[in-house]
Amino acid sequence: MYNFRKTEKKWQEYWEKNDTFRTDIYDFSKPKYYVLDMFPYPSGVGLHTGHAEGYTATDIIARMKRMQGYNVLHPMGWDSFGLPAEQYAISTGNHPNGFTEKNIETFRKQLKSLGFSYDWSKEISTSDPKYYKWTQWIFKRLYNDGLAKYIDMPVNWCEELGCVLSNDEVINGRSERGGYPVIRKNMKQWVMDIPKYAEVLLSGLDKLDWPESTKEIQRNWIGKSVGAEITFKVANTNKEFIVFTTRADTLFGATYCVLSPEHKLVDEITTDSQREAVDKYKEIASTKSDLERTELNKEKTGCFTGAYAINPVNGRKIPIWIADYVLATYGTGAIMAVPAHDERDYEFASKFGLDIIPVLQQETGIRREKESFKNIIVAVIYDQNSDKYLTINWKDKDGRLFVSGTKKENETDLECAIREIQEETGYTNINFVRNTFPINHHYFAYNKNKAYSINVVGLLFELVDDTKVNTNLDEDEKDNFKIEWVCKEQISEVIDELHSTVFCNLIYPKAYTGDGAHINSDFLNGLGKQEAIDKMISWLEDKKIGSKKVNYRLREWIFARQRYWGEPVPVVHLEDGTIKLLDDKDLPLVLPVMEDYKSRNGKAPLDNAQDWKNVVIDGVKGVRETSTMPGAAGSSWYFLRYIDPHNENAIADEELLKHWMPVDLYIGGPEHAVGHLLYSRFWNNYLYDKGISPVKEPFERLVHQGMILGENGIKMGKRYPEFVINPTDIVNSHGADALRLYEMFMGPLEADKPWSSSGIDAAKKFIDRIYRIFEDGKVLDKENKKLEKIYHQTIKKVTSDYETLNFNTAISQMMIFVNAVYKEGFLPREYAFGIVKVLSPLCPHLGEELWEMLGNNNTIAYEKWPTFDENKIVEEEVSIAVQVNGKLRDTIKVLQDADKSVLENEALNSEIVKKWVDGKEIVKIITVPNRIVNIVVK
RNA sequence: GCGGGUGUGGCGAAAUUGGCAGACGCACUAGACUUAGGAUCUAGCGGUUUAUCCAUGGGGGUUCAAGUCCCUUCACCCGCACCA
Repeated sequence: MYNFRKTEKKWQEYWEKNDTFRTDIYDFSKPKYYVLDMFPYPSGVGLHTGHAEGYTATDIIARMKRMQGYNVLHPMGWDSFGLPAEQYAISTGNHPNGFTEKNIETFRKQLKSLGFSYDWSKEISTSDPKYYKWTQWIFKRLYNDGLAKYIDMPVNWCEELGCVLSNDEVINGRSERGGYPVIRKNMKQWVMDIPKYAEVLLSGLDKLDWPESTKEIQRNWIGKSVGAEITFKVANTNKEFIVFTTRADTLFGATYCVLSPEHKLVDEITTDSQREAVDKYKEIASTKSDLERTELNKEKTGCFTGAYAINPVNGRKIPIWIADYVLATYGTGAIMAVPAHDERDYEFASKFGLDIIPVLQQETGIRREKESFKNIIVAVIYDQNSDKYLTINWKDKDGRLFVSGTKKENETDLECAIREIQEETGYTNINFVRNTFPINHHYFAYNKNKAYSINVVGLLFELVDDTKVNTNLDEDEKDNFKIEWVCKEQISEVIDELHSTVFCNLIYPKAYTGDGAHINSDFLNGLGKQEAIDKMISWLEDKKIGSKKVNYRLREWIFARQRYWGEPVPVVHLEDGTIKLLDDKDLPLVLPVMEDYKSRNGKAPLDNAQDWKNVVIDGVKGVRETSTMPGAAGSSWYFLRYIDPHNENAIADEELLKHWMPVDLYIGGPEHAVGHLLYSRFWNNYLYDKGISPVKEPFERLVHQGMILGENGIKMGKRYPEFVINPTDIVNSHGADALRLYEMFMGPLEADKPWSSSGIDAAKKFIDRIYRIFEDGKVLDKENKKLEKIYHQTIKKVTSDYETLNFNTAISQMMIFVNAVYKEGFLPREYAFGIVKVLSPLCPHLGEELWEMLGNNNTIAYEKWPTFDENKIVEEEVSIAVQVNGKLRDTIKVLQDADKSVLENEALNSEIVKKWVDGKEIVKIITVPNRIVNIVVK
């Protein structure tokens, strides 16, 4: 009987005593492999099942790579600074100092109990002064290079946390941690100018072996958009402002401009008569929290400034409004509004009665050569009483159309529509409601054998009453022609693409954002969207009133928290208003120990550390920066420090960095897609530019482990505490190897999977089942040809499945092998060696134990990975599926690589197949060697 | 609304990339060994009217052949969300 408690303890002690997993980082003789976990923040609740999953995956790879002859770096450490650690300390009434140390001990113990092969001599902790000395050191470089800046800016302020948050820490207007409301507030802040690296961070993604979804999230977060900046003059003044637009081609359709309420120009241009209204609007906008802004974004609001701008392309005077749908923080904080072709502008213009001028025509139908031109109207009449629309049912066309007709010379759309309605239906008492933008429709009239390009406007009328005059139809037309009022659902019977498009545009009026040919646009008329954009931008550049411009959604990274538990910023604000960086020799600037470390009224706790914060430098009085760095600071470069964690003269030795970077495999949760993973790329790219990091991208291959859900299929957590699984409990009840095995067997690593208590039982049983083979003396010095093929298959599949992280299928292959051993009754010693080796990364304690039982007295950790013989895998005889008309009817056994003709003969000789083919004509036979024969009969 | 993903037995899942759907495991059923079985071993196990036919969320298509490719539709999950 396998005693997992005794065995696991025995080998953990052995590894510890023998320093089995210490990596000699200076040994360059072997190829390197750097496999990294996202380090945990030591929260106090201890390790959870999700940690165990990701850490097991990397551990398997680390152990396999060692056996394959790599020099493996597999370190672990602690993300011990930051909000989560501090919040947890506060909520449990502990001081982060000491408390953190205690939690780390718990984590370390737990990780060791799972048998992970970390090199603990490389352990680091972001809250250790010896570590954050270098975080501060990097900060100084960033400051000197203008990337760390101290500026006045609107920030995400969370009253409850008493703290500024970065954009990725705010979810739907609430704090990521705790879910407290977040408002906008202007504050002097430390920020990182990450937008300077936007392009590098964007283009760097392409080459990475990362999940496509994560790359896409980063691309969206960076949010590159290519457009133009255009200068608008304010009428009757010498003032001007710049707008950003991606649709420079629609400039002729710009009928008003909008400034964000916070725009500098607002106060200067507002007229006296509008002053009061504008001030009031600004007031309301500024007190709105982000939450209110997003929750109340249903209806657009705004206010006219009284001032006008000049549209530079046509000199038209257009009103300037302010509205909070224009964000101060994106682009230039000002837009030109083109309501005809932008949905937001359309909504705004409709609400406030502003002009809407179409400058781009929707096209329907297929363009042909030699088209004739016509102007057409399509008129839809709505009867409110019956809630129905007027259609004409054409017998010869077999379907419904609306009233339509060709415009006469000098006739307006409206006149034409009224005339046509009267002529075709007789109705006279109708009210005009609205019309569509013009549509360009192409069609071919088969009766006339002629192609048309028609300019169509749709008009909607409401029926007042059914007063009628005589229609003006020919006799034969009358027979063919039936007026029918139909409800909305029946409109689908309208047969013509054009008529249904017109109807849709009339009933659901909205901006047209698609492509088409420009109209009302002077030198752009006739051009498509992209051509027109290019032409307009060069026109603007010629006239020096605009230029091509790329904008990014990525904002500055707010790099300060009004909290205690973080890296102090190595900066002194001198009395004379200047900022002084500490000397390198004065680093680390150590966080003072404070009894009362809680923040109050938005004041940083360090504000109260009088002795610490007040300093005199070269005779000038000064105050230290009292906000601390955000949690993501220390984690943005830790992967570099692991390589040389005790170096006191540098982040890490240059040669070592060159040898060990980049990280070959990085595993962690998908929740860090835009936070940690983007900031790390930013800092590492920066350090690359400084010649410190040898590579631009720190993480070559990234994989996210999925979430382990409760047995109820719901995320483990406070809501259902009865479904929370604690890995330590499982280690005690089933053993670390069983936990590792089960978590890897549950399903694909990246998928979310529910826990199953019978599943973990099964994992333990499988371990016992393997052990029994060895315990019962079933390992014999004897050949067994029947196991040969399956053995080699197993080595091959497990090796490649480990490599691709498909642990679940690797395990099922090992189960198949074990089942075969039971069937055979014994296991040849030669195969036992191999199978124990491939098992050992997954279940390392069992692996060591069995290795010892096989008569070895050294660790299995560095034994040579077993090889397989491809020749022994190929089957001599393969079973081939025989299908008749694509349906499986029989399988036949033939020699591997048998000829097509052999296959076909065998297939046709099958009694079962004969029955299906009998009496029918064989049309053809498709044969794929080693796979399938398909007989097609008629 | 936009972007990404998922959907296969009672359950967790496989499927060499277009070639025998359901490997492996759980649960379940039967048998063996047992004083006993929540241990172990052996066998069975998608449904069905069982020499048949139906089955990979639904509908349609391409193909000799579709879980896999194309079109369409539904459901759930995860991002982003007035980004001009």
